[in-house]
Amino acid sequence: MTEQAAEVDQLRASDGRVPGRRGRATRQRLLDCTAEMLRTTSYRAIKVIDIAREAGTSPATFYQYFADVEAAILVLAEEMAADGERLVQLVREGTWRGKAGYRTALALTDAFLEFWDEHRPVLRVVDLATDEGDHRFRNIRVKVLNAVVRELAAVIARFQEEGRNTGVEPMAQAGTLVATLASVAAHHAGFEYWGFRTDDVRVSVARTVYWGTTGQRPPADG
Amino acid sequence: MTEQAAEVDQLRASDGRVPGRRGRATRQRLLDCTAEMLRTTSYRAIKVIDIAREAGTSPATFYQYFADVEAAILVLAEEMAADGERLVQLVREGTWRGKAGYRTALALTDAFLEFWDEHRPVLRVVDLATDEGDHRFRNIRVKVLNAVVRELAAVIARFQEEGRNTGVEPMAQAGTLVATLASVAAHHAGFEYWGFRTDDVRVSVARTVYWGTTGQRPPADG
DNA sequence: CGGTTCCCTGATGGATCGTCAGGTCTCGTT
DNA sequence: AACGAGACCTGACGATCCATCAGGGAACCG
Repeated sequence: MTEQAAEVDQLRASDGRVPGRRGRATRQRLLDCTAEMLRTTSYRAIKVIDIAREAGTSPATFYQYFADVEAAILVLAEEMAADGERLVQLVREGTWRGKAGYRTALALTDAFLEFWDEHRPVLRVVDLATDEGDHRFRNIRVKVLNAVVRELAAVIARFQEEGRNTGVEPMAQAGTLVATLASVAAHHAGFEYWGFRTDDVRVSVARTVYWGTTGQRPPADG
Repeated sequence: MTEQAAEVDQLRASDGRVPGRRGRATRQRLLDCTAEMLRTTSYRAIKVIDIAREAGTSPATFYQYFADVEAAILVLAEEMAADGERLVQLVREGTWRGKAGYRTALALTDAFLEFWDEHRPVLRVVDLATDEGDHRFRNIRVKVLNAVVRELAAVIARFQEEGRNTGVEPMAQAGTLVATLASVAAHHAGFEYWGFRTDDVRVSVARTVYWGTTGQRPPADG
């Protein structure tokens, strides 16, 4: 199956037809309202009837485009995954040596914080569903994070060739660092609630990423 | 209000009375079944009627002891929080210098992995609810993790008095490390799915914790 | 303007929710 | 052992949501 055919299949309505202009607009409206509901109410409390009402349509229409609420969220999650490409690029295109390397680590930390702030409502559902063993959502999570992990592992492997940062398996090390980035990004609001300053946390994370990637002590002046 | 009075209040049924022997047994049965449902079905799909059926009683009985499903899970979460004390003890009672220090880091990593494996179904709901801004659940999460963070921050501060591991704010640094521990513990199953060996991840985490706490390079031979 | 395809909805049977009033069980008292 | 008095549980109910039809409008084309 071509990629394009797969894309069409995703749009396909429940009765098998491929929606036209009006249909796609309705579908998008439903997606927007789903995102809105996700932002304003708890995941558990979201009802398709609420989404439909918000979109000015009936529940039956919702079911024409999505099998259930999770299917709609899955689409939102895929849009998010596409946006995640920018995280990968930061790792790939940044330099990792010296002070510039530390700046790359800082930039990556900021990018994670920003990414999570932007996609938090979707990400928390992705996390939950992944943890509950839902394959479709796990694949999304992998698509975003695994790409970053691979790229970072490549950087680590290069340092290891030079005899630095030895004693760790590059993928495992990269996975650990990405876990740190993701977890802090997910919970930094909670950190602030405890009285942490986000900037202090940001520095700690960036230093950890720099050290964990290069095996070298971060620049003293931050 | 005394602590005991607060405990009694938690048990109090919806009509204000304090349950006796039979009532407490029923309540416990409902809690057990809630935990079981949490293990076997998705959070979103849990219905009070299912819990009641599983417990061999009627929905009305459930509502006599809990306002809703979340209230029951909250009780499970509090039991979990009590168990979290063992993580704090590991940090407090372990030594953090030299190879023994690295062994403490490894032990802490293992303890987190074990803790998450044991309490995963509850923890994922705590995480979600916390992220959604539910204060009651956030307090639980704080109770478990903040205690570990404080203890670890105290260790970091001691190293800083000796001129080591400078340039970071102890609480922020400890928070970052605990985020790493928690995140890896939460997702190590996913790591394995990608083909990582848990043992490699374990080493990476322990080394990161050791470095982040002491400011020193971990022992070469692991 | 008529026909065809696309899109939407009212209606519906089934399930769950949350809450009573009232029945059943337990246990201490006599 | 019989008897209350609470303690405990449940049947029943109106409200809501689910998920799915068949059929009524809307848009587009010739």
